[in-house]
Amino acid sequence: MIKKRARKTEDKKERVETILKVARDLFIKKGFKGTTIREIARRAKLESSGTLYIYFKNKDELYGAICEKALKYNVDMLVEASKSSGSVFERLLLISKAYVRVQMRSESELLSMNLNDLKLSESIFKRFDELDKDWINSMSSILNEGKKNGYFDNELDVLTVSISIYGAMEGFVYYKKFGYLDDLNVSIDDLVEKHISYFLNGINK
Amino acid sequence: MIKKRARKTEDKKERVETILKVARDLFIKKGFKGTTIREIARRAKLESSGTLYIYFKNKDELYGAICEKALKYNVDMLVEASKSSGSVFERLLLISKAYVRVQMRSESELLSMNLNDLKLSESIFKRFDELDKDWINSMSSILNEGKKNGYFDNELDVLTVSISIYGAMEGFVYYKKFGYLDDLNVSIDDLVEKHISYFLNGINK
Amino acid sequence: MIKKRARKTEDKKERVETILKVARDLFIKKGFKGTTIREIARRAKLESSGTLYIYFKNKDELYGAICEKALKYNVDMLVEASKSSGSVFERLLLISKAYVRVQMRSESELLSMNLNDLKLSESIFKRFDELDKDWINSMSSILNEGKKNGYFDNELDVLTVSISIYGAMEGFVYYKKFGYLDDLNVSIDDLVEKHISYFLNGINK
Amino acid sequence: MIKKRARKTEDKKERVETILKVARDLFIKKGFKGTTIREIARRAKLESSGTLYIYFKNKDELYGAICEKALKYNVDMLVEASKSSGSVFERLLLISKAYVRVQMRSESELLSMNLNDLKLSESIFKRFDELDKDWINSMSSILNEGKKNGYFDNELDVLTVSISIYGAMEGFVYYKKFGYLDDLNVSIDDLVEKHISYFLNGINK
DNA sequence: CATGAATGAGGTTTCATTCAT
DNA sequence: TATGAATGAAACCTCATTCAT
Repeated sequence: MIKKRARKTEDKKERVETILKVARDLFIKKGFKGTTIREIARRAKLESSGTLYIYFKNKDELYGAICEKALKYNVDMLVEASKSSGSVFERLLLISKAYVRVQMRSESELLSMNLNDLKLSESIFKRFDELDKDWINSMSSILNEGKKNGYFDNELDVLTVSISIYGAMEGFVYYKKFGYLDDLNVSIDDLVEKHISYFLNGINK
Repeated sequence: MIKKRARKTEDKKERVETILKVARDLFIKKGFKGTTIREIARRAKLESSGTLYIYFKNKDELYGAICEKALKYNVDMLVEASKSSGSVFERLLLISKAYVRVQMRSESELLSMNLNDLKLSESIFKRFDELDKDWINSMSSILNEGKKNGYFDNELDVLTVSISIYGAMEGFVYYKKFGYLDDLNVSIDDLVEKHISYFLNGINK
Repeated sequence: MIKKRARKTEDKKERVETILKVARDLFIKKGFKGTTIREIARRAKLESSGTLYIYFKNKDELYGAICEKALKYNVDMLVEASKSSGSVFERLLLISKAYVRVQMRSESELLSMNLNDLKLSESIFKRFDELDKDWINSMSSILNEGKKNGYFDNELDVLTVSISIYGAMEGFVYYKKFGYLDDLNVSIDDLVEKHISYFLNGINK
Repeated sequence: MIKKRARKTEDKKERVETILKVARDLFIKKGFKGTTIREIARRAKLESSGTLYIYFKNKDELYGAICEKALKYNVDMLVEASKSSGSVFERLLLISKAYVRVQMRSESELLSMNLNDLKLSESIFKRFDELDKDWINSMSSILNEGKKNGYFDNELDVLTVSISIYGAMEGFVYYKKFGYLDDLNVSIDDLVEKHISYFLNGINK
């Protein structure tokens, strides 16, 4: 017996999106090996797991497609955040929040998983690595401007400070994701703002 | 006779340790599902994967045993770091470094992996959650002492600052593990020290 | 109107022919199980594999249709070759070559494949078996005539000789198909002629 | 539940042999794709098809192992047949019969199947091709000796004759395998002897 | 008629676990 | 205790076939 069939082009796109979303959630929650095609199919309301193979060649490529999406979002956010204007504090806050937003979309994790065995085009990993450096450069340039304008000491190690800030953001996100912040009744936005504020205060001349 | 028995017990302990170590490495690298009993056995120089079942009831319990070890190490480090004396800066640095050391021993990850399907005694997760709070409390008490001694403003939100610092540490460890720090030629110890130093500077009265 | 209909029928016939040809080639090259409906459809320039089911009830029947065609060609060639006239040598050569021509059209293989699981009407296999006997009879009657005319010894076992000749033809075809003859720079026509010539020489009184 | 286990080394070898035999028969009968691991396992009295993978890495390698065996048998028979002595007729008969015996062991077919998709070491196919040429050379040298001794005309095309004889043998085997000879009450040995005898007679000076 | 997305049965393969030795 | 062959459940994936459009 054959039931429910998507027919219009609309449906097809929708289905792909549903699968991507469902799969993303599962991959994040259970890892690549821990996630089964059957469960993805079931949650995406596919009658049969064979259906999934209409849309994605195999599990590896499905994973890859999700990574691509994550990468794109990451790039977009960086580009937008880089266009910011305002005071050094405002700009640092903005880029930090953008970074937090990206990391909160847990797909980012997918890219840092151990994927050695995956037959994905290596390029995606390279692109991801480079992107990370772009974020750091973007923040560094804000800090350098601050230096020029006399806000920071000339001796300030801009690179280390950038990593220091991003590292902190990374950690906040981690805490948020695992529910610690909720347990402790601390909002992540508050945390970010206070942190940046204290930190800037600490590196100000 | 007695010696022989003692010898055997020794061997057994050694074997268990080898298995735990090998399994830990694999679980960290490949995840729970991605790691096979066969590979653990092979790397632990067991002739057969059947042998592993003499020492551990099943894969879940092996995983649990590793988590227990991680937990114990974590507790030990906290206890030791809590005994510290010296200036507020010195004590904050010390506890932060201890935290970093714990997180660097990647087993910690094992405890934050998604193990919903694992039939591990829940208790271990509870104990882990509580331990996290103990770390925060331990740092908070240092900060509170600083407050009392007039180093920090009375308005300072001690809890948020604690999380802020630990979050940053978490992030640094993450960066270290994925090789970013190496790529950028930044040492983690340096990063920690500078970060704590700037941050304290920022929250000082 | 009528023209249009005729046109369509023409198209249909064409399509059926294309499918049969494409499918035949694939079945020969990859076997029944090794050939997919999708590939047949793709090579036959059908938009979809569903379309194929308009023309053939299922894979089995498509296979059956190809066998039928092979059978018909086989019968036709036998009928034509049987009408031959000339010397015994000429007639033997002619029928042998006809047999070779039939076997070279690889469809014949399709009929000797193991199709136990195929739900083809048994009749086709029976008809094929009988046809084989017809070929033998046809050659036997030529040989018998030779006997009557005093070319061969009365003791000559006509049946065995027939099989002997056909068997040799079968083998030549096999060698040709797998490229051995090409490797050795031997033409199949030459081989057939020389073989028949030597063999006749051997059985002549 | 776990049942019946082979334990001794004897058993293991036996099991491999059983699997090879059963698989060979099925591959010959149904082709590579048409044969399922499950059926091989069932016929080899394995409780589970997983068991087969203890002995063979996968379907391809199982197929390869069978081909290797066929190749070895083929080589052995050729070597033995080449050592023959006696009259030209006797030696031709002997080598022809050896060839028939090899081809009757149907594994030979396995090597001429379309295996493009198989991930087997190409070498086996090359070795098989060369072996074929060795058979031809071996027969050619007998014929050449006959020439030297004045049995055959100097003009005799030794290569073509060799192929002619082998081709015939190939055909006889084919007829035998598909039951035609049985239907016609003709023994293959008889057929071979008569054929060689007639043929030699035909090419004698 | 034609399409092609959907289905589901069935194939290959892996792997945790058991248990006879 | 130690072994490792055996098991079977379950994973991924393919493909003949159907049927809404």
